[in-house]
Amino acid sequence: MSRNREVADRLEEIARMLEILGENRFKVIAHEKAARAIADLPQDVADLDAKQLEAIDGVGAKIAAKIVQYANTGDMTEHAELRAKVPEGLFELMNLPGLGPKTVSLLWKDKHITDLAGLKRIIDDGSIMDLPRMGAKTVQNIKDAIEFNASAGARLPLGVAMPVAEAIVERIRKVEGVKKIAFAGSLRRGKETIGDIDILCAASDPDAARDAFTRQPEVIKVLAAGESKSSVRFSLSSLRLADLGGDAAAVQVDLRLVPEASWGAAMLYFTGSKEHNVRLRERAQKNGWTLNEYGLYPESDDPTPPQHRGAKAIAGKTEEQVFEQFGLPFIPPEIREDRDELSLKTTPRLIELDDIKSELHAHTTASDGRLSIDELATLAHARNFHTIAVTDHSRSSFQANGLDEDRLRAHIKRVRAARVKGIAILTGSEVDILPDGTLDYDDDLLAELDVVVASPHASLSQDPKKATARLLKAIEHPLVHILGHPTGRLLPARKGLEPAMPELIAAAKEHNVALEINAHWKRLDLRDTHVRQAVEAGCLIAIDCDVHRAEHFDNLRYGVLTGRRGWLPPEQCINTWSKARLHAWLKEKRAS
DNA sequence: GCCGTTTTCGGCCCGACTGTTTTCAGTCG
Repeated sequence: MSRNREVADRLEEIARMLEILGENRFKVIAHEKAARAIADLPQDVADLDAKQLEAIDGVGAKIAAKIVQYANTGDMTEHAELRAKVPEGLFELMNLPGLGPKTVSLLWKDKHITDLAGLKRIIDDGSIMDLPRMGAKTVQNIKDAIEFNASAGARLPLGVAMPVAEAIVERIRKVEGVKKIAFAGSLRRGKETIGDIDILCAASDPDAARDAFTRQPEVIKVLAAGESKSSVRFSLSSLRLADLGGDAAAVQVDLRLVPEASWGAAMLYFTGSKEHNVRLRERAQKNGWTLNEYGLYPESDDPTPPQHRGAKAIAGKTEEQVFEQFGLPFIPPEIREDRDELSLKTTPRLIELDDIKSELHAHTTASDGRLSIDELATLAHARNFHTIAVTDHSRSSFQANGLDEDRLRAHIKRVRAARVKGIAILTGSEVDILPDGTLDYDDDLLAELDVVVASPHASLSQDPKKATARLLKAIEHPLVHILGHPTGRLLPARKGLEPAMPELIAAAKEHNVALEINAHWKRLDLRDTHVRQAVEAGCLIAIDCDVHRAEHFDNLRYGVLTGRRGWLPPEQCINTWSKARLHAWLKEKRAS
């Protein structure tokens, strides 16, 4: 199994420890950058030699040697040496918002604080105030941070953050003088989880917008309220907490007030990713320009920022304008991750919500769904889909009221008899892939179905080798069309299977099986990086909602965002195909 | 520690806000 995550974690920890020790900050950045590069690598880092490692952007001779050592021995000398010097508890202190390396280092050196308990102790006895630059407000902020961290901490799933952001945007949009407002950040990029919500606003009366923002009833604490940036802690307690998949009770929301003329530069800047922005700035420098959130300006020796000395921007009103100055096409937000997008010559045609014309993974009351066959088909038709597949659970998913063979045969008859004008209703099953890779029904029954989605549901912590063999066996099965939620992960808690993804992708391509992006925001499985690998390999992708209730159709946009993050073009997604093409493809697996 | 169409040294993205200070350090994104 890929050891990329382990290696990346160690490099990341080295960076944190160097930071606490006050080492050269560029050395810190170098380790962070290398960690990210390794985490994003499609192939297993342990399979690469030093030369191949050094070919990775951000990895030089020294870091390559550390990785090779780790791959061979399971140790990383520098990491171990630093860990001997730096107490482990300092990591949790660094994670507190507002506490950085300087303060943590000071706490450690001056007050011998090595963990959260120690920090709480010197806050309580007041001795923390002995430290330089430590006043009553700073101490209160640290106390708040500790409390916030305990109650929330975790990142918010995309499907929870998106409706919250949209609600805030619509609320502030109504404020007098607001001209433009939109969310940016990782939310706009469609990341599977969100650290905080960034909202941009251009207004003729910025004070009114800021006040409306900071005075929302859900605001627990105003963290900052300056000229251009306000930041609040926003309560989520009005949401169904059970749906949050954790105990995230609040989220940080930032409002950035920007001049209308800088809208494009600001959207670019606050959409990120950070790494994408750094690349753009480097490119600006090479061209003799400087890029900030106000615009793209000619470089100057004047230390005053260009926007303050009235310099005329080369570009900045729209994102398109800025990209154009760089000789770049418009880069869709979802792929701004510094993963080769700045080499693009034209804007790639990525999949869009309107491209989707079918739903091939849906449940009815026959198993654990809430909808009848007719209701399901009617809802699908209302979305302008030409096809809906009824794929209830198979017998081993007893917790989901899976159908045994007799019930499935009866169900097939009902599905075939169902008629909703304007939409084709297909018979199918979401058949369990048992731990050994065999399917939950016999082949003669599977052959009667129009659509077979094979998914893992149980034994989701089996070891990677077994998981790979299990899923490969399902992909190689001649009657399987779609591999459903391939890893079975659940955000944020359940890791799911960790199969060798390149092997699955190669097999799926060979056997003409589509890999599913399950659009539910708790799944998003395949995940973005896997989608990218599958797309590059020429593998087919399905984006399905795994519908159990009417509102699950609304999750489609999260699946599409994940597809876009994986650079998925519409033609590679079977749900975009015409009815004739899709049905012909489904039948291919029934012909032989 | 990494990198190079100014290439083996000398750079390395840029600005806002807070809380502490009396001009700025630390943190964040």
